[in-house]
Amino acid sequence: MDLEKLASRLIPGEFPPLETYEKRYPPRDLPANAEVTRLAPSPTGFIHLGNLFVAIANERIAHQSGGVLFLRIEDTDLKRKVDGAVEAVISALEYFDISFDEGAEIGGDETYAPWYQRQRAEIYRAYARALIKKGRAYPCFCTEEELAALREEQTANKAITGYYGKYAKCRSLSEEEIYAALDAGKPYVIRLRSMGDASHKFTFHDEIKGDVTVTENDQDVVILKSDGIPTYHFAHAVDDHLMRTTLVIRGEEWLASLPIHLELFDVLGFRRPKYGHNCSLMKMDGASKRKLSKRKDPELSLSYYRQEGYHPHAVKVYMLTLLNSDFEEWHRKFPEKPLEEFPFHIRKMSKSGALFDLDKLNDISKTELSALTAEEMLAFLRAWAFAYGSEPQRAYFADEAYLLKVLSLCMGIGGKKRRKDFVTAKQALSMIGYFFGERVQEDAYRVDNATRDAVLQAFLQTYDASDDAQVWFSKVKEVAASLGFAAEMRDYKADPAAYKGSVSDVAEVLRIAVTGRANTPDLWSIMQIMGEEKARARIQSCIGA
RNA sequence: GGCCUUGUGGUCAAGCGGUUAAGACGGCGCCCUCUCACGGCGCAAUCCCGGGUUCGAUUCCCGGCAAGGUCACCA
Repeated sequence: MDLEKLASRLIPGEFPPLETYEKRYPPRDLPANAEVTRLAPSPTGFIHLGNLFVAIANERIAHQSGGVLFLRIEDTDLKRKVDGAVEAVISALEYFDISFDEGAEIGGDETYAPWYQRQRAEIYRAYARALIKKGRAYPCFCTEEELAALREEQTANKAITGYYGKYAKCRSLSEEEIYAALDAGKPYVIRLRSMGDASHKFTFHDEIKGDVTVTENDQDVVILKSDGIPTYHFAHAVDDHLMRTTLVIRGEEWLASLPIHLELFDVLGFRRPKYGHNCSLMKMDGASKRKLSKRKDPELSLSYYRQEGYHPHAVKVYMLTLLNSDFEEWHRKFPEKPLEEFPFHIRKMSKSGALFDLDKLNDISKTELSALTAEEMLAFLRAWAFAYGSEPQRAYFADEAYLLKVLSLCMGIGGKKRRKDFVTAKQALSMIGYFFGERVQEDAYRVDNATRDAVLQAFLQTYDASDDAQVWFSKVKEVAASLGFAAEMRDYKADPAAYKGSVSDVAEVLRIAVTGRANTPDLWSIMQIMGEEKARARIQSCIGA
């Protein structure tokens, strides 16, 4: 059979010799141990935690080694394309401080462009044509129906499904048959003529999983679809070779198709990159683990964390603690060191899938938020408020000096005594709401109205905004004593029956009157910040209510 | 179902032939305290099961079991 002629017929057009591509995309001039990694999402616009997880690993390894991280868009499937997706991916990752050195819409070095696979169609076709010439690829005219029937037959016979060996009908089509089909205008795909034997196993070293046993590929996989666009497998081999990727870190779901990729690299004469397959983030669903799902789990989406007001740094810290088991200890030891200084190691990545633990994230968030400087906190809250907050919340930022005082009290900002009760910007802003606007009754009094009024009235008479905390509290104690409450907790605990309650009950009444809440930071400080006028007005308004 | 991978407290996990089997989150209790938060102290809770190998297995081997992944002209 004249393969040269067949190749030109199957993939018409003028193509430069393959060396041209090798020259156009030369090996990168990088230090010996530098790794070139990439992120290769399809443009669905949906970017999730799992993507971030892999992105952080790729980013750390590339940049830590003095290498390159690039962004390639796998848009070979038109059905997946969504407008604005690429920008969405970049912006979502940027929020978490993942920056690319080059790639789609990135700018940077364009040597290895284009970064959209659809724009590289000619390259794939050139390599596919070369494969046909070598007899390592052939046209397949099977229809979807025929393929489905094949599958059914195989399933019924308990044979392995797929297009391989004796089931690969078009593999042995004669020259006449091929040209007849072509002349009849039948659509066709180009398949790899696999030389593998599925009964042969070999061990492959995965950078994350260690040595894994894999079976040789014997599937005549499609490399060019009937529209002339490559499948993922083929594009992966061609692109990662030409873009000079050295390390492919990707989801575990790709491990099963690794043999295909390996055969493709080999038959194309490419040097294989290193691979690291990492497990997906799981979630507890009833009694069993399952992959985080786009439909069921809003927390899977990266935009969820932005909207909720999680600090990006906190999310990154959490991802890192899952990514490298000794990160947590390191970060605890050097909380002020930039994350980039952590010696990230691919070997320390877990082999098994981790459950996403919201409690842990929340704990980390609290700690990270409490470590922000006043300026950082202000900037963070403001950014959130103006993007996702309410109108009244935005108004908090009108008087920054006042806001700062509130934050310093409620979050310990600027002081040594940190408070860690806020997980997100959303929560923080809603928790300081009582300093602004009208009083909102959020918690109920636990004493009867008469007692409440008595406490409030007595306090108002003795209240003096110039009192310091000590004096202020001793006055509260006096009010307590005069109304039958124990002034000292010690006394109350010794003999609860002798009193109506304790100072704590009295303080609670005041606290609810001033803030609407039973639990707040130090009440004296709150009243100081709020100012006498407002504090008095609020207490007054509660009497007889 | 075939193939691959993984199996240490509820979760993330160190440990990889002899350990009181780290640590963190969560839970519970106590202390501090006008409430909350912070902080301090403490408690409960783990080596999937069964066989080997060995003086000795969480660690090694085999077999189960369970969980996850994958079997497209989707990535």
